Amino acid sequence: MSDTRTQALDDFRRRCKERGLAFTFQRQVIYEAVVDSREHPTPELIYEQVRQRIPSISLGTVYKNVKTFLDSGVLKEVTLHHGSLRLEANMTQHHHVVCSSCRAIHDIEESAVKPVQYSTSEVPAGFAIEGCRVEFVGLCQACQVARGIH
Amino acid sequence: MSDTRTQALDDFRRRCKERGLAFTFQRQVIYEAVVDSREHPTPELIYEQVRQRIPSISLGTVYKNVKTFLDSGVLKEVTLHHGSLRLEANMTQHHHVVCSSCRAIHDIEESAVKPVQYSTSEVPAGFAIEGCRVEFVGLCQACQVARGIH
DNA sequence: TTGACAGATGAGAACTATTCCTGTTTAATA
DNA sequence: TATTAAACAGGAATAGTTCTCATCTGTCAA
Repeated sequence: MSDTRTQALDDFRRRCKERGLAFTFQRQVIYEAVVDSREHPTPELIYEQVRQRIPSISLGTVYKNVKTFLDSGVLKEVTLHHGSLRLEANMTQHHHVVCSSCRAIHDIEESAVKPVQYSTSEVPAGFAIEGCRVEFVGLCQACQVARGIH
Repeated sequence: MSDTRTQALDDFRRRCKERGLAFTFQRQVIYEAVVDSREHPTPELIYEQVRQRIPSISLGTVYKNVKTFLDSGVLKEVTLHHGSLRLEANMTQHHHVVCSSCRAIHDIEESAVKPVQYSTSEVPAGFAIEGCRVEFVGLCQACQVARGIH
């Protein structure tokens, strides 16, 4: 086992402790499955991976621990929009403001955002970029009020 | 009925014709429900709206037409990531490259993207922006090959 | 106009992703 | 090592979405 892997694991163990989560073998293996995958896996994919090491694991356990990890900030969702399909009729290029609490989405005209500048050094070889979407994430006023921020 | 509404409808009728889609009352009402909503509605929400005008409509018809509209470019999805939960263990701030065909996701380090500059004029009043995610959308090499582009 | 037919609709079954429930097992801690 | 709260496996339940099929309707050529 590499040093970085050992370190990542210690890190994980420590973080479990910090957040009052029991450190179980299942959790360790689930966490490693996500870290080791470069593919931003789905729970189903994690389940497939983890089953190779723990054949008796249940899909429910994977879901439950993924949720626990998300709640406690050990893992992150790639997007706030997973779940149900959301549509728009505005076919012109534009951007979005998204409330991380209620998931409300508001349009921002393209002209309000300066063209994004980036270096292509990290873009995978051969990838043809066609566009760029900017998403501003935060809390809408109603959700701030609901949380007693204002 | 306002001029802009009449115009939007004509526009929609014309677009149906262009794409070889039959112009039905159900389609018109579904389309209007999306245009009229400022909320990037889900199919379920559209269904609720449409039922007020066409009580006999079925949810399946809403889903089918939404799909038809997406396929023919009359409507758009807010995100490429709806469907299944996707996870990441990289908790540092970073951005993503997404293939619009196979939905593969690749990380881009934050340092590779210059801070996004924007005017706050279109941000809803009271919205507290906490962060900004940039998503580069395009076709990965494999999907280009599969489509005979290279 | 009208008639033929491809395509659209409604109803409900089927499927996929996710959550919930229950009895059993295990990790934490004293 | 005994206690106990939390985690686990299995399976039932729910939500979101797609599929199937019988019926109906818009389109287009005559």
